[in-house]
Amino acid sequence: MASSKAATNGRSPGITGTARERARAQITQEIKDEARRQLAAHGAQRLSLRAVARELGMVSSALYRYFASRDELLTALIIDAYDALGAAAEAAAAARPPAAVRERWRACCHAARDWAIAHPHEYALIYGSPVPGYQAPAETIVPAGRVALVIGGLLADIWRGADGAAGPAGVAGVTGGVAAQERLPGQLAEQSAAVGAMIAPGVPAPVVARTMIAWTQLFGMISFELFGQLVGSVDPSDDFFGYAVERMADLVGLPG
Amino acid sequence: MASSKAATNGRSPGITGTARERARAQITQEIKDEARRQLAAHGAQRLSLRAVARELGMVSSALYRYFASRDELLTALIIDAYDALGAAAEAAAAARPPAAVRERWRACCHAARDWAIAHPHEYALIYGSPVPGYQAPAETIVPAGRVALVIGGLLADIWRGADGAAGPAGVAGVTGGVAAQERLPGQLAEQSAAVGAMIAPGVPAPVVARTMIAWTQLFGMISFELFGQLVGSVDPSDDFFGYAVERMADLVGLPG
DNA sequence: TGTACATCAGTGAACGCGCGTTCACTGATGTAC
DNA sequence: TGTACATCAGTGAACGCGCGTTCACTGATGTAC
Repeated sequence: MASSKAATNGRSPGITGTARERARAQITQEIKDEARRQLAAHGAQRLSLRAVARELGMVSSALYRYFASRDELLTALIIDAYDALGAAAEAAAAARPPAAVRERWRACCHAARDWAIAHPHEYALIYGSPVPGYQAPAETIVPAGRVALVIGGLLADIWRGADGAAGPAGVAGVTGGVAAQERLPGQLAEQSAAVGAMIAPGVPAPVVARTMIAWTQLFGMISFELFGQLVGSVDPSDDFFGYAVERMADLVGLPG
Repeated sequence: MASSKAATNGRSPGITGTARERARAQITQEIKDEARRQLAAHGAQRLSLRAVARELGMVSSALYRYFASRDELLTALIIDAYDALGAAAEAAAAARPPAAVRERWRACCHAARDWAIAHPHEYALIYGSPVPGYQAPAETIVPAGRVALVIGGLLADIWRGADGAAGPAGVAGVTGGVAAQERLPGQLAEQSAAVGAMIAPGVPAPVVARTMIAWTQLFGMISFELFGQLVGSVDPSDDFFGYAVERMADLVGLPG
């Protein structure tokens, strides 16, 4: 950003910068790390610039060299959280054979849950109640979509190659085939088609609609577990989660 | 609506009490109303005793005659919110014929969503990320279970009278009948049986497990909608919500 | 090559704010006899 | 019935706290010539 003027002037571009630039990147990282630590300890509302600075041995006003405001720091944490969660889901899905679609779905779901359990306050930051007075800027949109993209991707893999007919492997032809014929109510038909075009091209709208159910179910369950709503019913909820993941796979019509 | 409860709230034995007792009940109610107003305007974290007192033309210390602390006021709001949501769901379900189970499920879901949309901050208070440092006391448990009880109740109505066989009307015998035979993984079998015993006696554990999926789906969807996660995909989400409610009814095996 | 200047990180003090909670008090309402 | 006492709502001042943000500054790092 501000470094563009200095760095482009003949110095080694790219990986390393000037000492100043490297120091800046490192301290920016340290600020975010400490902020995350406080997030984990006390939650988003108790996150304060002063406390972060104090813990880093700096004076509070020094942070303003790195983040223009508390909200900007929050935004950075939100983007990092979406990215970390997205990366976990992507890695889990990518670690399975492309054809094992149901297994990829399972892996994606469990990766999301595991990440959320390991980082409950970061999860709450992105999937909990919105912080009043804070408006998420546009930069968060892309990272926020990564998990949905993973799910859309594995869905698209089923339908890839089959134009008018049902998906390959004959399995999607059973449940998914029925779903593909389904008539969606009202605006949902258009909306599903639009979402499908963005994240799962080639997939019939009804299947996309069912996938969105599975998607809200996934995060609904994780939120319920993390926010304490399952205490007293299905707690621990590992088996319930696994069961729900299978039922959602059925609902969408994933082979396996 | 809540005014009727104010009378029973105090320790007055009959409908009326002394002037003092009636004044106390009324002012307690006014404090909660103003607190709710601030909740709606600025969210839970910005809710402050001082601001409530200021708005009521009282001095902040006067509130301590009614609530021992900020947390106690929060608890009262939480209980009221659970009760209001629960009452809405109960009324909606009760307004349909007992035999129209699927219709009662629909009504319950839509009532919950409508209430949440009408009271987003109160909804966030009970289903959003927990307030750090605040521990919900035991008094919240019963009101928190009212919606689940409604759902459990309509489920139990299907299986009522049929001991070993599938439910009546021959409809649950199709989907629900299959589900009833299902083998649940790990702890989920016990957990579902225990939950069933509490809120839906007579209902097979696998059906209870599927109902819990529907239950988390219901609130997961509402949260996603309210917390802005559906913006850009299914927004407005009325039709998506309605569609998901039907798919969940199918999953559980509700007749209709 | 060295020197003069520009950029930038970090300091320390200050501003103005709102918060939860405590405490001794006043005056009105309720109660016992 | 009236009177003496107890209970209780509400007051106003104060305590101690932490916050986000601004601003003029110092000294180190980087750059142009």
